[in-house]
Amino acid sequence: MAETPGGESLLFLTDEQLRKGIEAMFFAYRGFTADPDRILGGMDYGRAHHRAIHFIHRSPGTTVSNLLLILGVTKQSLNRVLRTLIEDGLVRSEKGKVDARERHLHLTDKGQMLERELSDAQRARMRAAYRAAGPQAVQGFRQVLEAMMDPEMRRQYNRLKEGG
Amino acid sequence: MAETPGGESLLFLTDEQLRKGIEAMFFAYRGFTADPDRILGGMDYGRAHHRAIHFIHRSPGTTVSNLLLILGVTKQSLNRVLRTLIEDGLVRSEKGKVDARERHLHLTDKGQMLERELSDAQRARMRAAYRAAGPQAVQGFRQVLEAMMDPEMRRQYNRLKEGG
DNA sequence: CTTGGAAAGTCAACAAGGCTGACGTAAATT
DNA sequence: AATTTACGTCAGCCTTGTTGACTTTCCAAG
Repeated sequence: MAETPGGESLLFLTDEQLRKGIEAMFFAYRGFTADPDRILGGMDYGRAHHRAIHFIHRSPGTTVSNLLLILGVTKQSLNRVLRTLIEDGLVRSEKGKVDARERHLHLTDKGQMLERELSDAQRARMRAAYRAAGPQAVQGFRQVLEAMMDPEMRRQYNRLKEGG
Repeated sequence: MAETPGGESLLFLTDEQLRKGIEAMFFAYRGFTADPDRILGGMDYGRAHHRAIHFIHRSPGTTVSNLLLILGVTKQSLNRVLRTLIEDGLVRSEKGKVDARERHLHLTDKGQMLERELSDAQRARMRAAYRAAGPQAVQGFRQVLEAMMDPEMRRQYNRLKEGG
């Protein structure tokens, strides 16, 4: 077993270990999105709507530009999703009072209900995984994921974290 | 800090902690796919081609049905991807000798080269994340991801693992 | 040997959700 | 007054997923 001068194992850096990590990400992400996808399948919405709803819930009053930064899509793509959510009365968009060019986004009661349904399902799976793996594993899980992000995304992630 | 009778922390099971895990998955997956996406952007290929190439590399001689199980898409969807890869000489498809209905898939030399390029990039990121987080964290990372998979996907994942 | 069903492939049509490019409007900034 | 910013929108394209219908090939059981 390979050892560093400091004595830690380096076995975890073999190509084979890295490939397993890659495959674990692939299969786990499928599970991660499976429940919301199933719920949204019945309605006219998809994963893109879920993401918008999630981050509007997370940062009520956020602007369109901010959402664009977080989601990393074009405004045309986001707009298509946002328009249907507003039309269907799940999201409310208000002109900014200090800067009237900005639109501040909030979930309506109806939007809150759907958010709840989606996040209940997703959190149930996450909770089961956390419980099965234990607190120590959860810490490692978050550390590796954070290290895997692009720096700009890590900034966004940490900005969101501050609230919690 | 909430404690169980056994004494372990339960803080990691709060809704807020679960939400952070969800967001970590979202942002990390973006990083995870960013490098291959960038490489494939130049060519006529996309993420679907990458997945096919990855699993054919991983299980040379695998059949179309097996690939369908692993990828979880329809045969029509996979076939479109596979056809272009075969036409372009990245993948070789051979009739089975024991069961001639089956097609056994292999990467050609050209296919190996692209696989190498893609996985080098993806492994480099994974390696950096692993190194930054350390072996203990990596173990936890894999435990949580594995617990997050659907049982059927976990079976597929573990079947792949055996080889390594 | 025949037939039923599995494995693979194909065609057509469609939808979600990305993208680019161009354009318009209102509001803020310089 | 001119420029920039934030947002919305139209049009068109691509990838990648879907369903449904159909064919060919082939194994295996009756």
